[in-house]
Amino acid sequence: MKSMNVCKTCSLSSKTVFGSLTTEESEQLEANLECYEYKKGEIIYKEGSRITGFYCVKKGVFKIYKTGIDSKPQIVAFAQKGDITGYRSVLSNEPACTTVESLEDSEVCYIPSSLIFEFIRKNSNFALSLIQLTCKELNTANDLIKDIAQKTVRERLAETLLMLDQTFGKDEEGFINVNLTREDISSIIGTATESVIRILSEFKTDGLISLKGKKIGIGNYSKLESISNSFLK
Amino acid sequence: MKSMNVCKTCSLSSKTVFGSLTTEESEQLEANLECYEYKKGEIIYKEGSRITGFYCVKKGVFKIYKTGIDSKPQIVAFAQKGDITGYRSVLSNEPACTTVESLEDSEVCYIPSSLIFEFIRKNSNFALSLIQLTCKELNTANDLIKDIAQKTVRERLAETLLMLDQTFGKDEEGFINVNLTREDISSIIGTATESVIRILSEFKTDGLISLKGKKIGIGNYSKLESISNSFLK
DNA sequence: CGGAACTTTGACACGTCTCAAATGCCGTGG
DNA sequence: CCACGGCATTTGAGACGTGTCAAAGTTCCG
Repeated sequence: MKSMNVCKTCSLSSKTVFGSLTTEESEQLEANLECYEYKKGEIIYKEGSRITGFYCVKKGVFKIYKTGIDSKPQIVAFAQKGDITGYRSVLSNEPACTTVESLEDSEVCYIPSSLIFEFIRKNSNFALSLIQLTCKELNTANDLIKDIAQKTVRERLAETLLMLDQTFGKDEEGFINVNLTREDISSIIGTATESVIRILSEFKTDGLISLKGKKIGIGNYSKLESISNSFLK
Repeated sequence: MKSMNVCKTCSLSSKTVFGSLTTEESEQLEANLECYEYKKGEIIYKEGSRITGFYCVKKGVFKIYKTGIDSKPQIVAFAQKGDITGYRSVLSNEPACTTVESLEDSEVCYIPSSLIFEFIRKNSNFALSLIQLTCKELNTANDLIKDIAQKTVRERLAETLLMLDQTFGKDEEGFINVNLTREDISSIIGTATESVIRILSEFKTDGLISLKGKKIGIGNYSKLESISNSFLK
């Protein structure tokens, strides 16, 4: 599944921290990239394994999760085009604390850690970008803690639907453009799969969303927002 | 409450990121520090406010929380001697995402952000230390997400007691050395105060802990660990 | 010593989980 | 291209954990 095509996505994307690199550094990055393809359901790396570089998503979507009680996964984030994963473990030099698995056929670029550390040493803007990236994720994580701890399953589901809609956009038919099972959704929220299904049915009955197979389309944003914020309680 | 005594705690403590500074930089740090005192219950900064520097705890304990539904606080971390708070907002140049409040009479050093950014620019080791600090916290936060989402209140309380014991140690009588109300504990776990009280009573009845006023002492570590990990389920 | 804040206990309602079974969907192989 | 098997989804019933409200008891601090 390895292909040695050079990838310009990473170094050129202003979304990634690599936007802080100088021209020479970008060229150096290009020269040291390795691209890989992953079929749906394949795993880049598992929790506990040693990883030796960053993975920058070129195409597709990945779910990032920790394994909890009874091997039940807890999804803590997603990664799609332009997102980087694996950086936490590389930078803190610890085993991977999450598992990364593709939700569809995907491609990623691998950037060896030696190169990353060289950039950090030489380019303080790059270091600062990395710092800001982790700080942003830290804040997101803290918000999630608050939400999970204080909101009901119903509220969290409403919020999660809005988050998914915003993160992945819509397909031609207006459905959220990501391929998640009901079980995946329950792993985001931290609840039973059946609870997700039941509340989704309610939302549909109330005209808030439309369902077609496993696809979900949001019909009434403001009401979902109200529910997610508990204004209706 | 401001006192201009220079503080050696920050720059000398190997626990903090300031351990990565050179000798000259440490001196520069010392020269620019400002120390403040906070009485029990006082607030360093509130969620949403602009903060202009790091706060390094010299003495005492602070709770760090986000305000959620119905103004209910959600504690996401603590800070005690050698810990730094405020860095996330400073580094990502955003308003504070948490409120920091002292649990006892405390002292902190304030380090202006201009100095921090100068150190980042000049000293890649310092930048790397900061990166690793945020990465570590990010992992902690992700673990917390998994725990809150998947564990019962009972399990989380057991886990929280062990965490508090490890974080704050014991006083002369063997009780956990931190001054938390039952409500504070419920704000860590994300549950009702009454639930905390009820389960604490059970734990006491089962001989796992001892209670004296609001103080809590752990008697049976291994059993609490079992409960927190759901091995007994 | 008094009052406010905190802790404790009880009763009850409700949300959510678990278990079970039926149905629907989809990819694989014949 | 269809049939099959397996996996995902859906629905129902019942049990259990947890939240809410109320009231009494206790501790802490001025």
